[in-house]
Amino acid sequence: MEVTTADTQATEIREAAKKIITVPPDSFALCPVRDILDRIGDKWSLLSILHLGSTDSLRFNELRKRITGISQRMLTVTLRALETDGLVARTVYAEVPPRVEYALTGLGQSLLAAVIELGNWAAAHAPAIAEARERMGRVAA
Amino acid sequence: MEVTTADTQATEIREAAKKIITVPPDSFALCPVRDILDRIGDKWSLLSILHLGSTDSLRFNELRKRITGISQRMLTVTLRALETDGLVARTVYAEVPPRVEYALTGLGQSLLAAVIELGNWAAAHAPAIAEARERMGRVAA
DNA sequence: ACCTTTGAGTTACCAAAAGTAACCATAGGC
DNA sequence: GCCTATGGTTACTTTTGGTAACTCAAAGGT
Repeated sequence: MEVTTADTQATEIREAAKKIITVPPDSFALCPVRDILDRIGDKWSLLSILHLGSTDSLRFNELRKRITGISQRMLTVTLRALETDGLVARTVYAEVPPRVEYALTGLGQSLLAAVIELGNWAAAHAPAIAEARERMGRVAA
Repeated sequence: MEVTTADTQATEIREAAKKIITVPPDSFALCPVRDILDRIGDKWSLLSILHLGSTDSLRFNELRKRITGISQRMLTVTLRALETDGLVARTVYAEVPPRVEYALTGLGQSLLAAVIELGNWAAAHAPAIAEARERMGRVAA
């Protein structure tokens, strides 16, 4: 990695960050990024998107089993929110017992790519974070 | 865009998602992605990272002004968490009144790129989401 | 001398969100 | 006629987030 390239990249990244957090003053509401992060920026949404992205579609209880630790209520709430935002499609089959399938929409798929980046980062830097936590833990103790 | 390329990409993305959510069974704890998303996957953390990423460093109150709507308490809590995870560096200058500067660490910078992707996605798809919400709003009402 | 201001927090208190657990509808099988 | 399975909902509790008041320590005004 040449230094100049790295520097240029760093500046670009900073500019990108600036652009995102800049509120368009003529916008009727607050900046869309802020609004959207409010909605999808929570662990259950991100995890749901990742799990739905890893297959074609999943039934409610199957998804619940896969997202370890999520409660039934939180799963319904999360899926409903994702549905109203157009990220997840909910298909009900009129059978008994009922069968409901959830899948990412096109919009959801496009988000998936970004979430995967986040996931990859987490996987890659988990050791560094664990180390930082331990360092800090010592200080706090 | 050729169809085959798109298809290949879609498959790759799915595989990537699968990899991320897969818990290494020999891992002592739960999957790192799960754990890390728990921490950084909330709106205040993501917004803090974006704002800190847009400059060299920011003082506490300056950051507070920029992250519209965050409370003093939540900002301290969020920054502390980011600090213990090694994403943010906190520098205290022994002055009166006190001066405290926050900046992304190298680790934080590396996360910034992924968060920006998320932000870009939000900016790009805000209209689509708004439309979806309206469609759903009608149904619910 | 005393009061105010300033920055970066705490602390105490209250509202909102998330977690827990029990309940529901329906049909098929035993 | 009772139990199971599925995909929820409802009532209740606990945890989290938001609001507002207080703190510390020095400088500056009066």
